[in-house]
Amino acid sequence: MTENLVIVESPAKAKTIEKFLGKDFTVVSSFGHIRDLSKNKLGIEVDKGFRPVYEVPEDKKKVVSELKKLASQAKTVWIASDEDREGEAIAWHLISVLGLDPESTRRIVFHEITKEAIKQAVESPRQVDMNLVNAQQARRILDRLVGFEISPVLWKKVQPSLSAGRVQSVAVRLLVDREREIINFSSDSAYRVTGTFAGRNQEGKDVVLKAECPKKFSTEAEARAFLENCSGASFTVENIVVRPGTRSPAPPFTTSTLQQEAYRKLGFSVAQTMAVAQKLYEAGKITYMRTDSTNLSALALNTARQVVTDEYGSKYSRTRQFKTHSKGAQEAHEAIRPTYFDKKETAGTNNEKRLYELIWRRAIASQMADAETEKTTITIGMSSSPVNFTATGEVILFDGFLKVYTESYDTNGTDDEKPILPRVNKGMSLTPEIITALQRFTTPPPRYTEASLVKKLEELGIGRPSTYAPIISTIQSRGYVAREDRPGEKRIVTQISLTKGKITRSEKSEIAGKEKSKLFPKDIGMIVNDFLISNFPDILDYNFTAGVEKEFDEIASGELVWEKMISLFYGPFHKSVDESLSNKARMTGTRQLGNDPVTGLPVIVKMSRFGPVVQLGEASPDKKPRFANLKRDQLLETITLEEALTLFDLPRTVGTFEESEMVIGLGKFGPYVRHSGKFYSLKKGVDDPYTITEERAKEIIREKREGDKMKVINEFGDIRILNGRYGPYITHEKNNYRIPKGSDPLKLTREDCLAIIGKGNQGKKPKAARKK
DNA sequence: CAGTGAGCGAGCTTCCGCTTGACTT
Repeated sequence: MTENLVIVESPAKAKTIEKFLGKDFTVVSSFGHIRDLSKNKLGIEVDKGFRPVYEVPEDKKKVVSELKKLASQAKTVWIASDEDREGEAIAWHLISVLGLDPESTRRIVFHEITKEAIKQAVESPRQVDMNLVNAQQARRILDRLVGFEISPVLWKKVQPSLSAGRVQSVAVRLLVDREREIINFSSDSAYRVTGTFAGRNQEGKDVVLKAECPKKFSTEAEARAFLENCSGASFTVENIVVRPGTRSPAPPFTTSTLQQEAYRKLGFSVAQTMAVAQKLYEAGKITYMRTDSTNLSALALNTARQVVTDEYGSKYSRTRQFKTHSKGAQEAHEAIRPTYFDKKETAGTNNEKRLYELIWRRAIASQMADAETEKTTITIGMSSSPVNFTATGEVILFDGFLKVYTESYDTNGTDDEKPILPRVNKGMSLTPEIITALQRFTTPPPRYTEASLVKKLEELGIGRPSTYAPIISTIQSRGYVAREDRPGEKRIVTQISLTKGKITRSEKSEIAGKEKSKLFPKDIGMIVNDFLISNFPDILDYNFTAGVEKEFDEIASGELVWEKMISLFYGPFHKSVDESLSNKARMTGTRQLGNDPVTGLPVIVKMSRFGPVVQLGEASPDKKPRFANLKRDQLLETITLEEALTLFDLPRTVGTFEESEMVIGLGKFGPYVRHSGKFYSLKKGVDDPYTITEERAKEIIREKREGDKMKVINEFGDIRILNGRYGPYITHEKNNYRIPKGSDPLKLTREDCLAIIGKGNQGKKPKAARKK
């Protein structure tokens, strides 16, 4: 019989705590929530004061029955779920599901997993805080009402299987709003003037100085006039300002900042970051990875100080505690940090190593001294104009935390690197070697990446560390948004240069609008977004969550009764649901683009059952209109008549090959060439079906034939050895068999194959039988 | 492997937040 049973949320945590508590304590895990509103029904009795109907989900029944057994055998049950709203609710559900006595069950909390903190927690047990539990219930019920009442409206008015929710719908709105800003953005250009100056300083040394003119010239003529003015002018160093500065390290990682930096520095998606972090956590290498706190335990601060001092010297050490300032933070955990600071590296996969090192560096740097810098600004005056040139440079006098870690930022192509400036003197005269005016276009606001969307959501207090990755995945799996690349477009910029008194003009080309792994809203996301904004403006408001969070806090502190809060919300909300069902027609995003100049038929774009289409002509009983799908990078909202009409260019004949026509088409699996009854896929990213040439089409057919030839390694009648995607394999009577490691597929005989087939069958059958 | 695009109606979809495996490939 167990004396004491301690229940925590995570099994990895249970393992660690058990070590600290000793023999009299058994520590087990609930694996998060053990009970929830019923899965397929609303699970709320609205007319009975919003009474929630809870169920133990199928995949939690085993855990629950084990916990029940253990709890019945224990003398005292301690519930050590997290110290936040959700943790308190877990504690309450545990007491109720396991049939525990609320009086004698001990609720304990610890903020950090250290012996001291755990001992302290055990010494000060309390009871479950029902106000906090009610705040969680209100949160849960509100989310269920919003999600389960609005989603069915979308099924009726837009498309089946869509979804809406307090969090996901606002996330989509952020992307749609941003996309429209980009659509409506009109790029402007101005000329930015830079110069390279030479001179000799007091020490007699020749120096070269690059400087920029703070004034921008809006037209080419103005820029040219300025350069003409520069020609023949004399330049002198007018002023030198040296300003000391400091830079401080960023706080240790939270879930959100870890996702951002892992994306920027390692190129991880948010899901990938969480999966790798989970592995590190389970192996006991890092603290818990779903946290909104930048707090470090006293123990962590001490060991970090030790490591910094040992590794870099005491001059580099500075112990800091960071305040968490993110909205709605509940701080049930520590910041993300290495469990043992003295381990700079870790074993594991390459990605585990890289993420661990990032976490180590960030946490260690947070306990290091400020960097000391010296910023120098040199002003260069010219005789013929009041306009100046300035050169700024930065020298790092003491690197401090920069020795281990520099935070990255989302930049929009502008590099702000500060060079080290040469020594110059006030009054020194300078000769311009070259002065250049380069046309610079303004750029639209940037599209979100997965990580920058998480950052924005966190700023708005929307979503929790445990849900950032799932939110990003949900809005993509619903088809609202997609992570895509864009090649960008070439544009011509003008450059005028002044060298040796002569002005030359040249044109350069640059790529604008190139995107890599950005989140793009899709048509269905925009349609749903517009529908929701017009029908449920309050819920789509960026501040909706912040508002209800305030009310949840009031419930938690006992100032507000949860049923009252929900009831006040539900009245007008449910009315909007009814109105949206009765009043509004289906949303299809239809746009009339005009008429086809050839046939005179109307051209419209709209959302069809299978995605966005362009339609040529009206549907009538005797005539079906023509349809074509929009391309991946086109939007219903922005496509033009001309662009839409070219979509009807497929299928088209590009020429003949071996006396048969080659037809380019767009099928279920992408663009193809059809030739004497066979299909040949075009190469993704290489071939454009609208412009592909006859020659290239022939090449694709030949390549495919060549590849097919390579496919067959050997043939023994009904047994064939083929080259597949995963390497060579044997095929026989529609079954495929792996070739054992170490054997050369070229040398296999028919007998060898038969042997493999015999073995393969035995190994396969039980596997196939398991499948239902 | 190589497109669908209508309408009817049954039965399904759906939220957010806390946790990991159990499944394929």
